[in-house]
Amino acid sequence: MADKITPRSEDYAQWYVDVVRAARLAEYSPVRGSMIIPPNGYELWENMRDGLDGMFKATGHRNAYFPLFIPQSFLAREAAHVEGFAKECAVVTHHRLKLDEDGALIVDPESKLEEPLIVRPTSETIIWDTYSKWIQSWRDLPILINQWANVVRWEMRTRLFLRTSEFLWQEGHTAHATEREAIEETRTMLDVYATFAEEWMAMPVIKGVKTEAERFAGAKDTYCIEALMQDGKALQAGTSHFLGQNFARAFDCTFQNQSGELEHVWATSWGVSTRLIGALVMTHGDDKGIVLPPRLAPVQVAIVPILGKEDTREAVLETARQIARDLVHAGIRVFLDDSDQHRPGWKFAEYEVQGVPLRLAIGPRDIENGVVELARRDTGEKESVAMEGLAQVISATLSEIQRGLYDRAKAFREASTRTADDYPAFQRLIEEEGGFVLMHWDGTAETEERIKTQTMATIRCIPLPGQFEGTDEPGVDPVSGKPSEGRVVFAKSY
RNA sequence: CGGGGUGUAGCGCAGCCCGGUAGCGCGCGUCGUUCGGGACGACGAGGUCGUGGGUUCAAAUCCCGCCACCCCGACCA
Repeated sequence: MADKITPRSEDYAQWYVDVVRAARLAEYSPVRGSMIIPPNGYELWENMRDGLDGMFKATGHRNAYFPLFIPQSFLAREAAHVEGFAKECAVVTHHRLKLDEDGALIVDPESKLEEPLIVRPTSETIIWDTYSKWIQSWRDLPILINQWANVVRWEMRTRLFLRTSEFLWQEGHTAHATEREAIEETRTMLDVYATFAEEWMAMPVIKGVKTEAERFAGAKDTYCIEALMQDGKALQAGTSHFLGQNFARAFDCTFQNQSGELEHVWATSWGVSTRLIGALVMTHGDDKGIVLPPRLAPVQVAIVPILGKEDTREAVLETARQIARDLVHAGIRVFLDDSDQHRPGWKFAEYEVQGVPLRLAIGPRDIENGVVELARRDTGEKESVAMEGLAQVISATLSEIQRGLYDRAKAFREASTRTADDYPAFQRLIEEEGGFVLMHWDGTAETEERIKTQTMATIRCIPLPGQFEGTDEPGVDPVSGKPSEGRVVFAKSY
């Protein structure tokens, strides 16, 4: 564990890893590219999960579970899907080990599976195989199912939370009778993600559509939310796919409509993952550690009693316990650190690294004055607050921090979003400033590819109307000189 | 898969060029003093130096092979 955090200015990538590990959100596992998520990280994920799950249920979805193993042949059914995922699959080929003559443990060649099994990289195939059995009539539709699961994608390069070979996520898979209803579902879930990102994570996002090159393998349209990290690189925070009838065709999933005709089912899928934890860290973190938005923080207030001399200890502890009880009654997530292991200064630093929104210190001096010291993680401000009515002050401050973090991140994003009218200016902005760059694009994959090769920047999304002032007005693509329907969002990305 | 780097105590590292009893910081254990911004003292535990071979009286150190991991690209939630 790092005891000091590398300043972000020196090397953001290193800062990120240091801060994730120092806050004990994750550590490296013995297996390449996968991570162990200790309680600090997992409790954060649980809070995210609860928030999202509530929103899924509120939009009519139910949870279910499908198998980890997918027969290889399933993956092959949808052409684009295979192409997208074939290169990054963990494959199970045997079901038994044995000891060889030298006593070494080896894979038993006798136990070879007839058909290899893929560890799911995503579950469209197994789910659509199932749906084809569940659906006969229009009366069976829609099916609105979500699953919380782990998936494996054997990425070439990995990074804690942002791209691990195994990750936790939710994947929604819905089946609809009409194209229109499926598209509506796709958009609804995109809105759910955007709302979650902004209202829970305090992370502003751009809603948009992916270009063909960036589209999900097997999708007709991929909608996404894109966030901007503090080093000026973009991060895809969530996606919602309109799958058309692609998977229904591949898995022969039809229903009889009200006129008695057979039709293929319309599909969507959507997901967010533990990547959101990485997004949270990179959006709000500073040189002291991570900064958690109160709405998601597993601990919202850390109470540090300052025990002082022998004769004051009991009084301080008793007061601290009483405050903790009051705050819990007020619905605030509190941790009273009454451990003898460390001195107050150590605890202060520790809760700052961990991003706890508020720290409450109470010592003999405070008790005499009927106050406590309240310190904000986001601004670093400290103030004395009367014990009388403390819970209300804390609740209000937590809300203020939640809002403040969002405003700060939004201001950063706005300051980092620039417009380019010609290609040299675009190149300079991408190279020197980073951030989002809005520029006209002719809509062709050739131009997109050319820009990517020359600048490393990709089209993060074609923003939905209303995301930016004037981006949907037509113009000219400065790279190709061809007409453009509107500006799109370019950035270097994770 | 290309380019770079690193493997030495739980973690972070020095030692390697120039071979000769394996070290530092943090952490850990015991005791004491401490406790309002990462405490201090004393004593202590902990290492087949990634791995296989070679050179040598002698290898963490020199030579060859292998493996693993990290970073920068291509691929991606």
